[in-house]
Amino acid sequence: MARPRSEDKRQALLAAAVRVITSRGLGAPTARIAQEAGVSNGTLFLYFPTKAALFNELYLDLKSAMSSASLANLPREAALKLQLEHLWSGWLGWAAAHPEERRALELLGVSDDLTAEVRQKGHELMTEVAVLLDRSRQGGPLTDAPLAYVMALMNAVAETTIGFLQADPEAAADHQRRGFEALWRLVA
Amino acid sequence: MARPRSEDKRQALLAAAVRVITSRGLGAPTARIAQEAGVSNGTLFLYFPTKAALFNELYLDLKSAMSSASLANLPREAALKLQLEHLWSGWLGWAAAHPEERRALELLGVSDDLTAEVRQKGHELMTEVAVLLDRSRQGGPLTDAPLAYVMALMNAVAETTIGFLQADPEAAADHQRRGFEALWRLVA
Amino acid sequence: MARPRSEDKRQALLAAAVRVITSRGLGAPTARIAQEAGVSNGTLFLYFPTKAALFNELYLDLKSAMSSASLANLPREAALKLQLEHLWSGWLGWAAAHPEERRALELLGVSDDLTAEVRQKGHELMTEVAVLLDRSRQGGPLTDAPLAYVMALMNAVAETTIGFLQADPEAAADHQRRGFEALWRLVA
Amino acid sequence: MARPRSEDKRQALLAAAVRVITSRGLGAPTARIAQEAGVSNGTLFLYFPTKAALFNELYLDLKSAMSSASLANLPREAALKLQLEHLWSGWLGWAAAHPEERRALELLGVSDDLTAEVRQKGHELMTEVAVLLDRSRQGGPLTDAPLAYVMALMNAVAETTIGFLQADPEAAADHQRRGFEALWRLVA
DNA sequence: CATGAATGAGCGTTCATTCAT
DNA sequence: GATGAATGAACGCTCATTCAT
Repeated sequence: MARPRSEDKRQALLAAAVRVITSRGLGAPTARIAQEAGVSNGTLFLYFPTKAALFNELYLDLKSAMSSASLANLPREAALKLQLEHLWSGWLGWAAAHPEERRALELLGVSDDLTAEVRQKGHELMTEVAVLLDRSRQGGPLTDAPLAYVMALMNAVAETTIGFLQADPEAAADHQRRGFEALWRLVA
Repeated sequence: MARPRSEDKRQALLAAAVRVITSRGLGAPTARIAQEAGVSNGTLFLYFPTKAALFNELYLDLKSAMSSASLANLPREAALKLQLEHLWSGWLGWAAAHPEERRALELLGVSDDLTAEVRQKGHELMTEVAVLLDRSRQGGPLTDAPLAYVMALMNAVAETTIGFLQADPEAAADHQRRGFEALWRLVA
Repeated sequence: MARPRSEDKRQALLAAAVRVITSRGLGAPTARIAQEAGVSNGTLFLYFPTKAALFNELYLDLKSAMSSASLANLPREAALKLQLEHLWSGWLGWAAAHPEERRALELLGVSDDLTAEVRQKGHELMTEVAVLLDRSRQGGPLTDAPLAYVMALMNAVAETTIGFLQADPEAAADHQRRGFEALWRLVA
Repeated sequence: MARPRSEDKRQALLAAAVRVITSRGLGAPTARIAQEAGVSNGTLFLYFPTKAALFNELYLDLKSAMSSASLANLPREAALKLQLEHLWSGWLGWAAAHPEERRALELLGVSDDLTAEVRQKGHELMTEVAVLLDRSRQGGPLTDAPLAYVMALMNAVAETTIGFLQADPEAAADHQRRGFEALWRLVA
């Protein structure tokens, strides 16, 4: 199926989906997403074959944005701890700046209609992060654990921290620091 | 006079809900839950006024089961680390033994129709756990963090570990130990 | 089917039906009627085989009460106009004193589940009224019309008048008099 | 672009509602109305947001048709009695020609889900009729009665007459004349 | 007899998806 | 390509009626 022309509409639909998912959950009608994007309900199905397909694409979109934000300007020559801290800061910064995207990502993550394949691709988007984490844990207490487990742990600590960060923006810096130190204690 | 309302049926409905939610998600039809429980669809609404009410009750039920399993036979005179390890083991043991309940709990936890009040009651079920964790972190690096944050961290590490535990039962003991050590590094 | 014992419960159910129909319409659940009568839902079906049967019986009950009130203490030796006026006053008095019964009667009257047979019996309850009306119209402009038509006209004028009487109790006496004069102009 | 909403289907739905209401009462399923109109059940809700909304619109539709038929070709320069007789004839003629619409109107009139606002609009549709009736009763016995009461009386006589008219079409002309004379005796 | 738990057909309404324009 | 009308399966919930206690 050749991709329809307007990249603008595609993006508008994805952005609308984020807003609608945040406010109404995954059960929100596609018609509402289309409306929010300023196109007709039929048009949504011109850009995405099914609602589930839209969700899958959105998941990758958001995951990719999050990953990019984490890796932007990574000081690849600096000490590992500094690199990891930079990554941490990029990650949490993105989350703090995009609460709706974060919430949508969270909901999509547990959704039934997320394909195994897409979930896999989502992991691949984190490859570079995984590499850095892998290097960081060398010699540490989790050296022998599956890397996926260590990644999942980092993810869990990040999600938890982000939740508190968003609930109490005043103490955001404190939480960010505390979260990183906790992470560092875990791996190093 | 007249048949009394059957506690068995209540429990059958809750148990059926767990199975159906696990396999079909929260969007599963109430009719399917009733069928799975061996009663008519109308009967479900005799025991629970709405689908949401069923979900709310189920959430507390599962949370309570999980909490009980964690606290059973807690050696209250032993060293804190030992107590926490016991709790950890009870928790993960329950999760390993009840994968469907775990999955249902996870889905219910993010559900829109979970009442704030029920969420609150869910936290209260964990009070004793929180107290133990609070004592464990005294003097440690998270002494000054909000207790809720520390609880959330423990929860995140537990959930993550459980996920791997269920995916690879062979290495369950390893994961359980590694998870606990990670937790202990976080708080103590 | 032998009639169950307690005439009290029967009456309680009929009275409850009046109240419930008035406030919730004919679509009101039988369970609500039973509750209002202070018996269990099952018991209602011990006294009336179906909801429709209850409605049919109630219709006759109310029609009969209305007819009795109209005919009470009729001065059978007085002039026809006086007798008719007495009847009119009894009728409207009953309606004014029993607004709920009146409303229920009105709703039942247009209901689908009123049997033709019961409707017929309802007419028979008005036989004595019809006789008086028949004598009153002799020699008047409606002498040649079917008596049923004249009865229906009287009924229509009465219903209309009662409606206004209930809406504006202050002017009740005025309306009652005006209504009677209108009726008399119609028939005599 | 896209097919426009079809006025035909709207009308088909309203007409179908008349037929279905006549045969099954107001409790008739919306699905049946849709089927009778030759559209899918979902389509009904594209044209009317709820079943009640459909009923409200239908009520106004029918009331308006009845009013138009009554006022068509009114000889506004003729004597009042002639004008009223013309109106009477138009009214009863419409009713005789549209027995199903008449029955539907009757049922809708006592329905619970008729809005106060719509009821009010229904009265407004009869304004011109009311004006003519008001002029007719001047100097007569009902000069001092509320006009609404006089209207209601006329309506009651009309409804009653229509009932007999439909039951015995042979004698329709007789009934129509008798009914008008009765009305005239009431007001003039 | 009385109770109220149990039943299951039935209803109004929603919504992902298709298709005529 | 874009639109939005059209579709119909599906859902949560109600309620008259039956029947075990």
